[in-house]
Parts: sequence; structure tokens; C-alpha cells
Amino acid sequence: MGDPTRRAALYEALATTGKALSNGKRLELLDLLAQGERSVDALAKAAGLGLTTASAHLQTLKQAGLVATRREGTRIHYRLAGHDVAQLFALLREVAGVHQAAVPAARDAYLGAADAEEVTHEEVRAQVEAGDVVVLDVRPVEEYLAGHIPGAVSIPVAELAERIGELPEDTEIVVYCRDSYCVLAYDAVRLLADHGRRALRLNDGMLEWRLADLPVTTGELA
Amino acid sequence: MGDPTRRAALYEALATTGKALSNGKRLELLDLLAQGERSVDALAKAAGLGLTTASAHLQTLKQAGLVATRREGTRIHYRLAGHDVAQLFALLREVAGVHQAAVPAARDAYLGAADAEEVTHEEVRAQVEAGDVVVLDVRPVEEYLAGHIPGAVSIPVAELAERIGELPEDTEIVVYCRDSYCVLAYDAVRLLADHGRRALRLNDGMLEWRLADLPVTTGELA
DNA sequence: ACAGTCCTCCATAGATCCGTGGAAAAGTGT
DNA sequence: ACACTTTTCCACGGATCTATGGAGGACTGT
Repeated sequence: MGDPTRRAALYEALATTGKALSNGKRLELLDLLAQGERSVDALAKAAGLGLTTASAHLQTLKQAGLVATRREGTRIHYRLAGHDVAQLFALLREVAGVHQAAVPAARDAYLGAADAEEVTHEEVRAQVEAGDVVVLDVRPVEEYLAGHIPGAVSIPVAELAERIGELPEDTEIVVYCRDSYCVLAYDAVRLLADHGRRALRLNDGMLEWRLADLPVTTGELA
Repeated sequence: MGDPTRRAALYEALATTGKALSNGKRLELLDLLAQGERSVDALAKAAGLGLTTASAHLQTLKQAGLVATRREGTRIHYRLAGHDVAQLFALLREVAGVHQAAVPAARDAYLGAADAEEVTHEEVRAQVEAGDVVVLDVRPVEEYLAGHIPGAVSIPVAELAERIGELPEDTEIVVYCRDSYCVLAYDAVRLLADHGRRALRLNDGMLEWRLADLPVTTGELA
């Protein structure tokens, strides 16, 4: 009727995957990896971690099977082990947001007031084809190269102030970044508005775009 | 450009939900709760935990917002906080099963060899309507009452040997229990086969049935 | 071979988590 | 009020997790 020891072993094995999701830094790493593969020290810098700490967290994720690695010379690139991992991460965030009051609070404190208009990706796809809007990707260039919305222009938010002239003057701009919790698009929309441009924010980012199985362009920097 | 302290706080808040999933006993409790609400000591007994330990784990789950409570006299009933929680649990298990070799191994060790035939719920729905098969629910009665497949007969696996006469002789029997990792249906199919009955196992259980938004009957013990 | 780069492994100290028992809280029935 | 049931709270020892710095491994280029 089901050996209790084996039953415990099964749940314990499942808990290994849960443990991988039980640390804020590891979730941050997963969030970064959802944008594309990266080397250990790129991840460490992006997440503000010591190199050895980042390495240890990545080992934990790898042991749980959530990430995979690829060696290139002396460098090791980590990536998500699959589509389903991004899905799990996204669902975790959604559940946390719905059932835990602290999450929306922390989200708002981090992203700032969501005063700007939002659009969904369904709306955007039609407008892009009609040429009514420009889609702007404000993530770091390496993430853009690893995959972006077809037709999107890349201007990392750090360079946006000086490169604002590259954007057409009288066209609406739709900004996106990593996902619905990513601060870059919020900042970019505020900056564009300060310069008198009409800017909207896509209500989610590349993570959700990929999960919806929409087309993705890789490489190709204009 | 995104205060690192606030960013860390956001990921830390998400990690609270992850932590709730990082312990085998808590996952077992969630699995039980996916079948319907239960009191603390019913859960403690079912999971083989001390009462205070079970209570502490349930507090953790509650703080992460994954479960909710209802008071009835001196007794407190816990239940999943929503559909999405069951979904998260199911996805966690799926991801763990795909990306972590130890999980299928532990699963097989626990459930026993999957020698019996399986059927999907799509196949079953048609056959039930045609009256070609009997659907048998082998979970404890309280779980049957909390929700079962329409038309299913309830015989808990513990009583199956003595009550086998209640099942029609020349009809195929489709057995199901909690979910695809539940041992009860495996045991029941073996027992029925030993008694010369034609028995199949539904390849998943009540959890997946609910997630697929299929109709559920509550109460109504024949 | 050798120096240099990038990453992993190891040891350590501090923090957090887990299971256990005893006491306290909340509610019911007499 | 009092006895009784059910659950939560608290304190404590043992186990596990996390960050850090130093040593060691893997690979490249000269």
C-alpha cells in the first residue's frame, strides 16, 4: 500500500526543485537567464553577487535540472533547461503576486507608480504590421541579440537619453523589456515622456512573449 | 534605475512562495489538500507527521498564501487558496520529472512497475457516456465526497478486496485516484487483476481532472 | 611550459530551518 | 465554571543553507 519511506523519497526529490526556487538570488538568476544564456561572471555582476556565490547558486539550479551549461573556451554559459522552466518561474511569480500581499507592494516600490499607459502584445502585433508604431527594446544589447520581437529597435535604456534622436518624431513608441516585473521599460517610458515623446509600455516583456510562442528574431543589430 | 535594495526585496518576497515549496512534507500536504479541505490532525495523520510539526508547516504554507483556512467549532480546515496553486504544484512536479533524473526513479520505486494499461481522460469520457465502462474512485471516502468524476463509484482501496462483488462482472473497470503520482490506483488495478477483473488505470487523477476544468460532482455517496 | 582567465571546490562562521515536547489559546458541552 | 478537544505558540538542540576567501582545475595564447 505504498512504502512510507519511498513516498517520502519521492516528495523529497520534488522538493529539490522547490529548494532551487526558495532563494531570492536564485530567482533573480533565473529571471536573467530567461532572457538568454550568460556566463557566470556576467550573471554575478548583473545580480550583484560574488563570483563564488553566483557559481554556487548556479550549481544548485543545475542540480535541480533547471539550467544547463555550455562551455566555450574558458567560459561557461548557463541557460534555462527548457521552456517549461520559464513557465514554472512565471507561474510562481503569478501565484505569489495573487496570494501574497507583500509581492504587489514590493513590485510597486521597485517599479515605481504604473502611471504610463499599457498595451497588450495582441494590440501591438497588429499595429506593428500596419507600421503605426515603433517597438523599442531597452534591454542590454546582449539580451536583444539573444532574441527580440521581430522589427524591434534596440536602444539600451542606459543609452536612451543620448540616442533619442534615432527614434522617429511623430510615431508612437511601444517600449518593452524583460518581463512584466522589469524596471527598464518603466524608466524608459518616463524618460521618453520627459522628452515629449508619446510612449506606451508593453504590459509584459520578452519572457511572456516567448511563453506565448510568438515569433522571435535573434542576432541582427541594425 | 531600479534601487538594488528594493529589487532584492521583490525577489525575496517571491522566494517566500518558493520556500513554501522547498520541503517534501509541505509538498505532501499540498498534494493532500489538492483533493479537498481537511483538518490539521487529519492532515498530520495522512502525512505521518507530528501534530505540531504539521501545524507549523501549514502556517508556512498559509503565510506564503498557498492555503486558506476555515474554522468549524474547535476544528480548523485547511484548503488550497486557489486553482492556480494546484496548477503550480502540478507544474513543479512536471518540471521536476522532466529535468531531474531522480524523480522518475523515485516515482517508479514508489508506485511499482507501471505494467497495467493506461487510458487518458479524453478516452474515458466518451466510454462513460456510452456505458461501456465503470469508473472507480479508490480514494478515501472523504476525498470522494469533496469531489469526484461524475458517475464514478466509490470504493476505497482499503475496502476493495471485500467489496469487489459490488462491481459488475463483465464490464471494464477504469480506476483513478488523486493524481498521476498516486499509488492507490496502481494497487487497486493489481488487486482487481488478481481477482480476474479487467481493470485499467486512468493515467492521471482528480488533480489533473480539475485542472482540465472537467465537471466535478460533490457529495452523493451511492 | 608558463602566465593569465574563468570557473569550481573546499573550509568556515553565521543565519535559518526542522522536529519535538510543554504550555497557552480558542471553542464546545455540561 | 470546569473539563475536554483541537490547534497554535514557544523554546531548544541538531541539521541545513548562505556568503566569503583561498586553493585548485580547465582552457587559451604565447
